[in-house]
Amino acid sequence: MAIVRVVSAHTTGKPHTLASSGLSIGEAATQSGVSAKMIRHYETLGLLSGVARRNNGYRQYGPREIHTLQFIKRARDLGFSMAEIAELVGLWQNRRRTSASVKRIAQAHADDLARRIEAMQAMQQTLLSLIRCCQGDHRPDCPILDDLAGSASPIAHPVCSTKELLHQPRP
Amino acid sequence: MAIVRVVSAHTTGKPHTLASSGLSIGEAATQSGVSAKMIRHYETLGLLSGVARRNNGYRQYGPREIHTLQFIKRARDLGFSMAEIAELVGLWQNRRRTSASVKRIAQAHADDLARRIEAMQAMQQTLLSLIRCCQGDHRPDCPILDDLAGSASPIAHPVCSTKELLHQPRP
DNA sequence: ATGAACCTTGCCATGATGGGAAGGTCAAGC
DNA sequence: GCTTGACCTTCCCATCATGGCAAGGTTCAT
Repeated sequence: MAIVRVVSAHTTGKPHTLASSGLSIGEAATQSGVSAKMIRHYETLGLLSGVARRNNGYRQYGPREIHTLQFIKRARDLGFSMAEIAELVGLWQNRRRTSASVKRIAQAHADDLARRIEAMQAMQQTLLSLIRCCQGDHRPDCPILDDLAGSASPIAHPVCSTKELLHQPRP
Repeated sequence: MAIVRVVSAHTTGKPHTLASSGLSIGEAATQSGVSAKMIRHYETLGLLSGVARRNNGYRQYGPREIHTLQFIKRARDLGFSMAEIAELVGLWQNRRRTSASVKRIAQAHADDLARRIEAMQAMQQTLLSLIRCCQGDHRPDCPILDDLAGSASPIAHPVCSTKELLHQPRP
């Protein structure tokens, strides 16, 4: 229940300037699990509105930003695209949202996952069949190559393009 | 058994120049299922050695190249990376290969698929649990957002980075 | 002669992420 | 005071397989 909020400053215990004036990007990174690189990137995507700066130009994060970063992290871990996460963050911060709109996004993503899992399982089945048939010895004869070369009765039918399902993680 | 080899020239039945002097890239594309763009790309990757040209500079493909393209297509459909496919093509054309080396590549890819499928299934399970809990109505209260915000007992533990398993399809 | 349907090369975009360069800032230790 | 090291800043480039588009050449049919 209690959010784990280690107050020690970053890796070392050295607060850079004024003690509790907000977290630096490195500290925000350790506390959110999002890399500094990505925190800056998310800012350009508009996911963190109006990040404060210190006099020296360093970014400065408060509890609110940290929480948003943790939200993004969790959503990424569930495989949502940044576009979807942008929507989700918007809904999260909108008191007049409907749970239906959130559910719709989640369901679409779940459907997408299901489709990709299915496609990958089909590949896997074919592969495992071929691997099972292959002696794996010093001789050149290989049913795997035979299948790829089309010189064997194909074990499975290539249905869907790899690009769609493996390489284009989200539409 | 018989390889489907439609001999009609490309979409229309119009052989461009000399009747049977080899296929143009567009014809090679239709017969292999690989786009012309990708055929050129594979050539730069060194997968098609020494493609002949006509007097006008057009590429010209014989049965050998078409077969290689079909091989590549099939391997892509099984989810192999281009690096793996380069290896496989090399082995295919090497009479002194061992089936063990082919099997090793296939097994590594199968293992990779298994890892990714597992990770995606974990995401899917978490998502489906959350979706099940969400009313999906006009009210703002939403267990999905609660979970993402960390303000609920998390349903699953985010173990592996999305990047590794969803966005970086192959190593 | 014009247009259609091909072909050529070359550049740019995708999506999420990392790597690295070149340079600014700040505190601690000599 | 000066150096060192650990931060921070911005900007550019790379990944991977693929598509899109542009500018221009070729060939053939109307």
